[in-house]
Amino acid sequence: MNTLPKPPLLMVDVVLMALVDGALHVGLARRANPDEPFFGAWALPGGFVRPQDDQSAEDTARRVLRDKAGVASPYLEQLYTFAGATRDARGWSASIVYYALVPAHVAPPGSEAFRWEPVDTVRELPFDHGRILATALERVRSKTSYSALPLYLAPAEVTMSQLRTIYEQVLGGTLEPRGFERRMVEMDILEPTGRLQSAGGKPAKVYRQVSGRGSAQLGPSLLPR
Amino acid sequence: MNTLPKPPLLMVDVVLMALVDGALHVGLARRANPDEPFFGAWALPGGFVRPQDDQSAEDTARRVLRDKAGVASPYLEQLYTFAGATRDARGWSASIVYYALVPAHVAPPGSEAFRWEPVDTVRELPFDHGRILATALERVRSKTSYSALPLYLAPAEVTMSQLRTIYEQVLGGTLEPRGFERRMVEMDILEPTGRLQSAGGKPAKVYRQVSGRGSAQLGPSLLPR
DNA sequence: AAAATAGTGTCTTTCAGACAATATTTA
DNA sequence: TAAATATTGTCTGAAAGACACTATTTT
Repeated sequence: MNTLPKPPLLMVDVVLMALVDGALHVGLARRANPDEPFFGAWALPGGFVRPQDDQSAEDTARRVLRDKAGVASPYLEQLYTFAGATRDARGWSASIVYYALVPAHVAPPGSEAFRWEPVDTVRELPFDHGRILATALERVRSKTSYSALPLYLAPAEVTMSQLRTIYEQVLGGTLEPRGFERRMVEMDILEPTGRLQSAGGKPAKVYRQVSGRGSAQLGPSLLPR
Repeated sequence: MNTLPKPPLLMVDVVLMALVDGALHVGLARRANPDEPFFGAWALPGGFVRPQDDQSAEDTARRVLRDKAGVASPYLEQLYTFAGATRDARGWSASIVYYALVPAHVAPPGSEAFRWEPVDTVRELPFDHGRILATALERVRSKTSYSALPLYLAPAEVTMSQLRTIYEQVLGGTLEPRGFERRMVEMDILEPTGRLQSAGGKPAKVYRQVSGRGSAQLGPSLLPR
């Protein structure tokens, strides 16, 4: 008898990140299908591409986020595609992985099916999700070091020191207030609201995000300026 | 009657680049299968993942390069995955795209089935290969501006001005000899052979590539140094 | 007034760009 | 010797880092 060659599996997984209680967390979904591997375990939210429902892989990512995390319209960017014969016991598989950032006030609460875990103390994850998370962290930290990416983790209005704290949480270190302010101004991503906001000392200027500038960045360095 | 839902197609395409006659070229393969779209047209070399033959997507990329371009062991890096319902007339498809760099002396000659085309004057390509090529160029130029990536386009031994010319060809512009030399030294990717090599004027120092350092890079700029 | 927090001034060092000057070949 | 090519010296301005100082609030 002749076994039919199985086609490779095609899925999308999403590394969803937000600042919860001020620290960077990743969103995990409980695997809910008894017929699939790791039933009941906490894993990155993911799902198979549905050619009928999804026009693109990004559509799949948005559907997964909506269904498994209850998140509506996050910042979404393709990270990498993890593929091979051994990463999923069901056979050859490819997972197109996206990462997503949402501001704290939009982060959904935990539930039976969804929870937030601090990125630095996540326990063992199923499949190759540990490696995927590490890759996502690397990317987010790298982009944070030369762009305005962390704005997607921030509310629409922030003070300089709030934003600096967000950068520090993502990077894991402290930043010079003076230099930080200079670079933010240089990237042209914030405009003053004119209002002030106090947090127990001198009130801070409140800035509004200039819309859609979260990926503004500083120029590279080898090219002549 | 009930149409069976077709699974999505999974393929790998490769943007192969080399310096031919000193200018950056991309390798194109003639589409050889009469049963497939764009039969006879010149396109990026690609092929379906073969779960039986390939352990990983990178394996598929290497197989494609070997079979369609006759290239053995190039620098290979995943670029992006292009996926969606409309990019291939046969149905929902995902192409995991890699880009590859080879030094000029390893670049295979043209044939009935393979040819080199200058990256800036490539005619219309089938599928979304035009967009894929543009994305690859963007990535290579971006990495070139802060890393030693172009070493993979160079022979094992080079002079400073040869290497500078390579960078200039990739970036499309001229670079200051002084600053260029400083940055190369800083990246610690070359060691002197002690030999000299003349090209009609003062002989240049010949350097040897420090193995496996083609992706050495300068640090980012937002982080404290 | 003291503590807390925010924001600014500015000195110093480092780095990038520019380009002149020097060096060593071939024609 | 002139032309070609390579390499180095160094001046200048801009940017980054460090940090002290000023400002404005709450307690």
